Amino acid sequence: MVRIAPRKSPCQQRSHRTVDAVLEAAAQVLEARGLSGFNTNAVAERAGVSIGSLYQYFPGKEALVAAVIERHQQEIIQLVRGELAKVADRPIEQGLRTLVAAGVKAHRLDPKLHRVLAEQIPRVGKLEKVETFNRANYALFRTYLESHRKEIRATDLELAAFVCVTSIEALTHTAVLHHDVVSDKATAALVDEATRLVVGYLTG
Amino acid sequence: MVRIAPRKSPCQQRSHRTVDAVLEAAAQVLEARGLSGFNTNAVAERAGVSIGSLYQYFPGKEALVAAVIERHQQEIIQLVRGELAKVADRPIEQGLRTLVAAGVKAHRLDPKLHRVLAEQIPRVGKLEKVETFNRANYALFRTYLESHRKEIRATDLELAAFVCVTSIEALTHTAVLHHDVVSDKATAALVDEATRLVVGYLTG
Amino acid sequence: MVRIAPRKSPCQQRSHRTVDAVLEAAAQVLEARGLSGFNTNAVAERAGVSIGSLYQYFPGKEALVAAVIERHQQEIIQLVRGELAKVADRPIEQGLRTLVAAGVKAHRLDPKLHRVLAEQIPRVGKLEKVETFNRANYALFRTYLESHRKEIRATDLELAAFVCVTSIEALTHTAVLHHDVVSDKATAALVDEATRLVVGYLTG
Amino acid sequence: MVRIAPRKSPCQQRSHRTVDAVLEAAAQVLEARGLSGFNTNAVAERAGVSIGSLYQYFPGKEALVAAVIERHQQEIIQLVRGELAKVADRPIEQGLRTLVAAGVKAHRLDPKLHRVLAEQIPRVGKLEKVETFNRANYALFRTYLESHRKEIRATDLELAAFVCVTSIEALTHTAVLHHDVVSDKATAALVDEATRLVVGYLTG
DNA sequence: AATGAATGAGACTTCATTCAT
DNA sequence: CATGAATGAAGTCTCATTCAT
Repeated sequence: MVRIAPRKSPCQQRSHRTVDAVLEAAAQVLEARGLSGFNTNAVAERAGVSIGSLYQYFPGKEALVAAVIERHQQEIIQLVRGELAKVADRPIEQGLRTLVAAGVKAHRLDPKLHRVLAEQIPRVGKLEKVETFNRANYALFRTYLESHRKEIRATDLELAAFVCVTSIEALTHTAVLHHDVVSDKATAALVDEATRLVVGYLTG
Repeated sequence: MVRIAPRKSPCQQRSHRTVDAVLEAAAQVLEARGLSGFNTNAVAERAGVSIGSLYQYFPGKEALVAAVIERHQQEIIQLVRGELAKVADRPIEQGLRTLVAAGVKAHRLDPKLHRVLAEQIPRVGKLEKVETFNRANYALFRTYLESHRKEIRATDLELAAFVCVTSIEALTHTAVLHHDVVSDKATAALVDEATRLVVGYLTG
Repeated sequence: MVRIAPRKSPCQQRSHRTVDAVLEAAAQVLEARGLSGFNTNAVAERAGVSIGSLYQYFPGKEALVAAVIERHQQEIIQLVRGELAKVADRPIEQGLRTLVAAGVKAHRLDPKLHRVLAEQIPRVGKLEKVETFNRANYALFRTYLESHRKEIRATDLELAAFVCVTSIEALTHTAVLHHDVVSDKATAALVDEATRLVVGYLTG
Repeated sequence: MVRIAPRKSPCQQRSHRTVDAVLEAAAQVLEARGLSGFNTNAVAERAGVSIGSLYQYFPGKEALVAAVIERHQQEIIQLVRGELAKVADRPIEQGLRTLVAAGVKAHRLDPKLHRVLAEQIPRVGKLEKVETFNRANYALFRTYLESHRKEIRATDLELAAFVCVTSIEALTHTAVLHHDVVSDKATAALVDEATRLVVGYLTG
């Protein structure tokens, strides 16, 4: 069995630095070489730490990947939650626009890493974190919809949330990571379209 | 550098059988063990072929994966093209509905394999086939839209095609592979929603 | 789980040589460095074979040790069986003397290896071969006793066999391996004593 | 070179506690995981002591094992010496019976540990303690025999002692550790047989 | 004295690929 | 063409030991 839980928590200053360095190095290696090129030796080397130290805090390769995912997802969740809070009481169109924009921002936090995590991490087996994360994201949106039920025509909120989250995620992901949408103008156009897509769907 | 093009074309019957067996075995191993468990020895063994023979027809592991992708994509393209042809002259709503349904069918051709290909194959590097494929799919849809331009309000067909293809793909993929949408009823609901999403977007 | 069964049987000439070389090297390394110094790299190197080849025929370190044990035990069983056959019909005293002498011979087939196998191989877990072997040896003797029941006073043959086999094994083992009984004279004395011990016990 | 002698003698109370804890933990780890699973980190952890402290008192892994052996052997020697003292002046048959019974008791002091020590500790190299121990045991018996010379027919006491000690040790060891002789009845039968074996040998 | 973070040699094993038969 | 034995680079992980704090 492959363990994923961290091995031990650092309780000295020094080790905190080690853990951080390893985690940062892991993210970099993942970005630079993808999952198939990801290996503990490379991580340890880039972290400037002995391979032994790495294993003192992470029981194996998978745990390392899991920790990187965890860290990245926390950042995204924070971001989305923050944006959503700002527009909780505004009309739904503005809320959706904000949400779409947040999706774009999230994909730009660390685009390369995001891409690797999104595309190369098996969503089955030990690394179901990705799933869990999506569910968190999804719940967030579901709650938002419920508090705006009056503005919506759809009856099955469950289904509606699924359609919207999946579409927004796919659009922002593909646009940012595959089509390199970077210019402000192109971004604005994308946000417009995506917003129109879901607003029409929910209210039309 | 890693070569991806098939090494030589089989010109005898026997060779054909070998190539087919290897390809089929490769798909099975990919399904059963994922990309990380995919290895040439296992493929050769399952194909009932010596590892040497495998290398006669495929210059390496990546070429094998590429060939599996190629084969799977051809099947999908065939399917989508066929469905699309049936509704070329019908009103756009019916066309879109058919397209969405085709997306569901495509994901059901070989769900496990599809999932592995979609989730575990790096879309960068040598294996950009996945990209190429998406583009083919996208071009097909773009052409369809052009021939129905009058029914559409959108002006930027490029953008519209991107939004529709990306959304439909994401919805059908997630529904079929992650949420195990199998019942006829659930499938119908999904198709309804997705159709409504894009029809509203294009015509609303 | 640790596998012990050989991985595959060689079916070409070349590979037979490889397997033999590996096995022989394994025995030598075991002799020279003991179980704790026994490692697959050393075995491969001494065998003049790549580490990969070793793993083609043995699934791991333990399987290698098991194979060495197996080989050594076969030799011993052959020897004891042969000696016993010669004296099947003779009076028990002569039989026992022969058996004791066979024990000495067995320990001299390859004393260093025997010592390592006897002293350093855990008798629990995967490597229970040693146990199994002892049982084989024991059964052989038990049968012998039964066919000479009339000459024996003991009623519980089970118990008697246990006492004799255990004592003879311990005496010859300790004498040959720990006390370096090498001279013919010392050996003869030992055989005399051990014979006297068990004969007295069985018939006295 | 590997040192085996304890590094320094604890001269404070606290140190004593540490040493004891480490020693006890070492024995437990040895029991639980065998020699191959025995490692200093595990010992330190189980002892609730830092690895650094362990190395303050023991120069290395081997020293630890040696100390465990030492402790266990002292217990056994005490036991045997005590039993022997009780029957110093009794007829030899009773003395031998007591000795055999003492052997059984010795193997039951801590059967698992005894088994590991007996079976997995190389009797060569640094850890010759086992040898030394046997010699102590043997000397004890030799002395006993000399003081009962009149009751014995054997002329070579050296040889006779070897035969008896080796046989008794082997019988009690195998019975207790391999055949799980635990019931009082079975134990009595074993003691009877072993006593008969050596009494017959020495006096017959 | 005690701590425990850090080290890194070394062991095990896999698998892509070659090449003699 | 087919075979499959052989190769060895590369990766995972453990654990005895040191040393700064």
